[in-house]
This record gives sequence, C-alpha cells and structure tokens, in this order.
Amino acid sequence: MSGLLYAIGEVSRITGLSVKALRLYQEKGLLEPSRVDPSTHYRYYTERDITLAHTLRALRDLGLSLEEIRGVLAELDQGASLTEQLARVRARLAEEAASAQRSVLALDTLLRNQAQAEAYLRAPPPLLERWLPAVRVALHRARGRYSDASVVFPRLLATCGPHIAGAPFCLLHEAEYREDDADLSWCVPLAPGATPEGVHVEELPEVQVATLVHSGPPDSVGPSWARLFAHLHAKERTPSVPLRETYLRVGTTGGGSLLTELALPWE
Amino acid sequence: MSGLLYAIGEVSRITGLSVKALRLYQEKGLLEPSRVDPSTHYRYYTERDITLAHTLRALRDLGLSLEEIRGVLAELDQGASLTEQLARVRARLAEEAASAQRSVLALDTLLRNQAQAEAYLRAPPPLLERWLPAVRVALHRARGRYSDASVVFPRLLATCGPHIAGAPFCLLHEAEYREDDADLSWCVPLAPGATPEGVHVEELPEVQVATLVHSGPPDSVGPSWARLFAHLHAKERTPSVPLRETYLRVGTTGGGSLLTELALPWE
DNA sequence: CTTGACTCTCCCCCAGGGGGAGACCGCCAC
DNA sequence: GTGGCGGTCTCCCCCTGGGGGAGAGTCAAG
Repeated sequence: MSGLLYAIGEVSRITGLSVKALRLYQEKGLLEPSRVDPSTHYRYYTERDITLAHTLRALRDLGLSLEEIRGVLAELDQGASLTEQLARVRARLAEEAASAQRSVLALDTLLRNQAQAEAYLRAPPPLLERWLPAVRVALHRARGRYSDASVVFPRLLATCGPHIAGAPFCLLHEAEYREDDADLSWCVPLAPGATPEGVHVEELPEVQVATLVHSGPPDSVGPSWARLFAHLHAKERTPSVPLRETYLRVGTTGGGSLLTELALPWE
Repeated sequence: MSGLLYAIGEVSRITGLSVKALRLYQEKGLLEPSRVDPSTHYRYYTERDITLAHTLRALRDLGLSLEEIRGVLAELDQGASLTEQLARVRARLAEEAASAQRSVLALDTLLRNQAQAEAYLRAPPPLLERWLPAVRVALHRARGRYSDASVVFPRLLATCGPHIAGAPFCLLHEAEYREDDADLSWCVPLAPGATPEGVHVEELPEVQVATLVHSGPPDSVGPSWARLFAHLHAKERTPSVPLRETYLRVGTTGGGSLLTELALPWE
C-alpha cells in the first residue's frame, strides 16, 4: 500500500540524507513530504517521496547544486529532454575536474622544485658545467644595487601576474662587482603563450655556463662567484657576461636559508 | 625605496585580489598591512606586503583554503620543509579531481542512456532478437500485481541505495497474464562489488530473447507482448519464461511518456 | 501515566567572500 | 578656503549546504 507513511528519521535512515537536509529540501521546494500534520507539524513521507529522495541524493552525490537538481527534477517532471540541464552540469564538473587536475600538476612541479632546493641545501651540488636553456622573460634593466630587488621584483610580479613560469633571476651585465651602480636586468620567466602588458619581453638565448648553488644570505655570494671564476681560469676559459643569479627558494620574505644559483657563462 | 606605501585599492588592482578579500585576509591574520593609520584606519601596504599578497593569490588560485594557506605561510616563515602541508593539499586536490572525474563519467553514462531512450521514443527499434547478458541483481519475488511496483521498487532502492547499476526490471514467471496474483520478481541490477544487506542477491544467467521497446502507459503493454509471441510463433520457436519488463526512463514518477523494454526468451 | 526516543521551530556557526548603506578622507581644481 | 569626486572606513545582511544545540512538544511502549 502506498498509504504507508514514514517519519523523517526513518526516511533519513533509508535514504542516507540527514534530517537537516530533508527539512532544507522541503524549504527549498525540492522534496515536499506528502503529509504534514497541521497541529504537530510532523512530516510524513510516502514511498513515492522516498523514491524522489533517492533520486535527489543520487544527483547530489554526483555533485549537482540544489538549483541544478531543481532544474533536472523540473525537466524530469515534464518528461522533457533532461539532456540540457545535465549537459550543463557535465560541462561544469568537467571544468572543475580539469581545474583541480591542473592544480595538482602545478603543485607537483612546486613540490619537485622544493625537494630539489632542499637537496641542494643538504648537499650543495658541486660546481657544474651545463647549458642554460633559452627562456622568454619579462625584463627590467636598470642601474642600481642588489637591494633594489625588493622593489623591482614586486613590480614585475605585479605586472606579470599569472604569466610567471619559473624562478626569478637577475642578470649582471658587468663582471666587476659594483656596490651601488651595477648594470642589472631583473627577469621573470614567462609562460609560453603569455604576453603581459606594460613590461619589456625578451627571449634570452641558451648559453653555456659554470653553475654553483650558493646557500646563505644573498650578500655573501662573493666567494662563490670567486670559485666560479677560478674554475674557468684553471681550465683556461674566458668568462663572459651576463652573470646570472637565480633565486631558488619561494617565499624568500621570511627566515630560513636562501638558495641562489650562480651561473657564469664563457665564450 | 621600500618606504613607498600603497592604498588598498591599488593593492587590489596590482594583485587581482578584491578589496573585500584583502580586508578579510587581514582579519584572518594572513596579510597584515604594514601601516594602519590610527585615526582614519586606512590600510597602507608596502612592496613586501604586495609580494606576500601575490604568494597568497597564487596559493588561493591553486585551490588552497585560507587555513591551508596559513599553514603553508607559517612553514615558509620558519623556512621549514613546506612539503608536509603541500603534500596534504595535493592529496586533497587529487581526490577532488578524481571525484569530479567520476561524476563526469557517471553523467556521461546517464546521458547516453537518456539519449538512447529518446531515440527509442522517436523511432522505436523494431522487434529484435538478441542476448541479454548475465547480470547480478537484488531480487524480491512475490505474488501480486503490477501496481505493486510503486511499493516494491522504492523499498529495493531504499535497501540497495548506492549499489544500483542499471535500470530496474521485473520478471514474470508465468506466460499467462494474471490481474492480481502474478508470480513476479522485482529486480535491480547491482554494481560489481556491491553486497547490499537485507535483500536477496542473485545472478541471472544470460538468455536469448526477442525484445521490443514499448512506449506509453505501463498498463498498455498487452499488444506488444502479443507481437513478441506472434513473432516467435511465426518462426516456430517455443517461448519460455521468465518474461522481462525493463523500465527504461528514469524518474518515472512524473508525467512524460514511459518506455518499457519487453524481453521474451525462447528455448 | 511515565519514560525515552523523536520531532518541531528557532537561532547561531562555517568558508569566502559580494553588495550596499552611511560616514569619513585625500587630493585636485578653482 | 572650499567644493567635488573618488577612495576608504565600519557595519550589516546575503549566498550555499547544511551542522549543532536549546527549549518545547509528541509518539509509542511498558
């Protein structure tokens, strides 16, 4: 018999929807109990209501919002196509999945970089000769001092926003150390298709370098540079410009050791 | 100079974070403006604050909650490993992505079924001979009448809940039509590993049938069954039992045309 | 009749902000 | 000085999808 009535708690147990949720769905007009006692306001549900509640739960578990569920149920009720609403939902969910997947990939990249940075901290890689690949960067060249980094990089980050695709670095266009009038280029690698506005974009060619990862405060890099120069000298190679300092650790604002990769090109 | 101060609107323009969001992050202790005018309560941010805001935005865009961001920033501030928090976030995001992906797949299945049902509605497939595959079902056998469906199926759906893997159907164990004492088995296909409790589970073997999709109210299937019997008779085959009626359209509660697939086995 | 399990309504809470009201503030032009 | 305009302040309510609990009323079994 369909006259059999279920109280809200039983319906909750049967459908797995919470009592709170059932009351909410009534308030939203999604699932009206077949009978509400006018004096006690107790809700009573029929088998048919329970079937509807099951449908509702299935749709909710699929990730539909209550509004979307309302649309689907309305289409169902008219015996209409259903595909319209569901196709929209599918598109939304697919976008969500893709977005989460992209985030996971980005996090993986971040974690790998981080792991490598930590490895460098524990066991700095020895002086190494390798090729730096070509890279497209947003570049700001100016005369000044190292400490300008705290001014220039925030500005670059501000303009390039979401187009950034790697650790920022600095090019030193003269080999001699200058305290306060160095010829510097502040660079941020860009994502392949990105074209930020209000900033100079340049493609740096690949270059052969001797590299060294320096850990410690950024004003103590002098001896490490000296090691690189000495190395090239010992091999009778001619150092070239620009020198490159790459800032490896993210969030360099706080404490913790900083990591700087020094790269000295030769001809 | 790092003494340069930015008002909240400028910071918003630079970082892409809304003014509301910036105020919220201050309230949550994530991003404190370097100076707050004690008399006007205006917020002023330094370049360093803006860098932090960028980090914050990047993390938010990755899908981290503010609490997770707080954790990451704290680790960053101590120069700690970072990997702990980020690995947790990665796990969460991966789960989200997988879940959304599962939903998309489920929706695709649903949409395919729906599309086929609609195709059947427009152009009912002719009488067809084929094999019904073996299927594991939750089964409730009882004597009664067709209209018991509205009682039995909700109960089955209630007990089997999320284990359901297909359209429900009904087996008629006798070939003759009986109004009120038919020998019926109400069935719901189950997902492969599912073992619902409080219900009889059975594996139906595959069987060769003549099938026909009937569209219209469920009490008008008589002539369609007659067509199937006539077909087998013309081919001099012996009809067998059980007959099977599968209810194709979801949400059969509301209006709209119903679709029932009739399947008549033979020996 | 009592008792324990249910159920009712009503209110506050969460994240992550959006929208807007009403009141100040800063800066530029005149 | 003074007006005007845009920026900023605090404060409050709104959204989704419910959870937690208070205080009061109800149902059914013993």
